[in-house]
Amino acid sequence: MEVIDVMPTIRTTKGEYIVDDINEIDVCPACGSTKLVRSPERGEIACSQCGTVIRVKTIDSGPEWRAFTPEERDRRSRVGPPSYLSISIPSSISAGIDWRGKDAAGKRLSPKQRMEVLRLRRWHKVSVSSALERNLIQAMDEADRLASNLGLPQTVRDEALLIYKRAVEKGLVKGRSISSVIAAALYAACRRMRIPITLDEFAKHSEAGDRKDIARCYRLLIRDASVRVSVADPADFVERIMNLLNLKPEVQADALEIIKKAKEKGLTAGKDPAGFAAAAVYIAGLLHGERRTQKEVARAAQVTEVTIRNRYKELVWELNISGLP
DNA sequence: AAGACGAAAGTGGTTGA
DNA sequence: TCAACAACTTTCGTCTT
Repeated sequence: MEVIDVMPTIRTTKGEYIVDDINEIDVCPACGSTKLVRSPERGEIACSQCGTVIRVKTIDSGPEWRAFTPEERDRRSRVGPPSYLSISIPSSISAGIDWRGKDAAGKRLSPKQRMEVLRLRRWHKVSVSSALERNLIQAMDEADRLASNLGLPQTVRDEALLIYKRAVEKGLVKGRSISSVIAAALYAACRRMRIPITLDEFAKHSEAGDRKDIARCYRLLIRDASVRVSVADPADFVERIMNLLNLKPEVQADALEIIKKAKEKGLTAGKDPAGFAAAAVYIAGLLHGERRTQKEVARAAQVTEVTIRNRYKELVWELNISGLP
């Protein structure tokens, strides 16, 4: 794990810093911005510019959230299928691929949208009475909790909040659990910002816990709240897989090229993007003599070896790829 | 012995009647 | 709501390195 000492903060994982005293922090240790969103009750500060999260070292408040995170983080970093977002990224390549940053996020909130979010967040500080406001505050808390567990940047939470508010206004939340809808809103926000993450990861960490439920709410948001998202792109998954397998940048370029050609041929329609990305990385690896076993790639992409084999066969056949060992 | 391959059966989601 | 369907997973036997 990459640990960089930047007194008085300690960088732990990507986009996260641990500090002794949260009150001493007034600039973001990652980007230097002074636009910090404070959440003292959580012992956490988030940078509204780059999404970096700054936490206090001591664990003494917010029991459910705190008890959950370190354990979960520990578990995920040692055993079981890897969760891309929780793992550290090799320092050699981390500089250029910060998906939490503004470039990878694709787009920023407009000033008007940002004002809206700040206004919503201010409700935390004043006493409120309307059902709508209480609902939104609860949603906000769950969004923050979930986003923290998944390591999602501030911009995604804010976007999700706006999506959620639209859903409430359209009456879509009635009869559904807040946690399912907010999880769906976060997922939609991720998709809009092209952050490659699967619904399963949300299901694992959401209070709702039910993948089906979240998926249903997600479809509802797309259809009835007219949230526009792009189709999941295999290319977005390539980077995640590459990072886990420690492959050379040339391999990534080739994998992306393969995916590009596959898309042009219309091979990707209806297929799991992670499976395609996995096969492309596998093939590109072989072409560069950077062999990784199907098992390794499958693990990194969270698909099975069989799926990789199927995509592999299709790609090699349809794109006439030669030069394989 | 480990990896690759492929067949067969099972699972969960989508679609259309 | 139900059945058909495509994609994916699991499991397992066999071949290859």
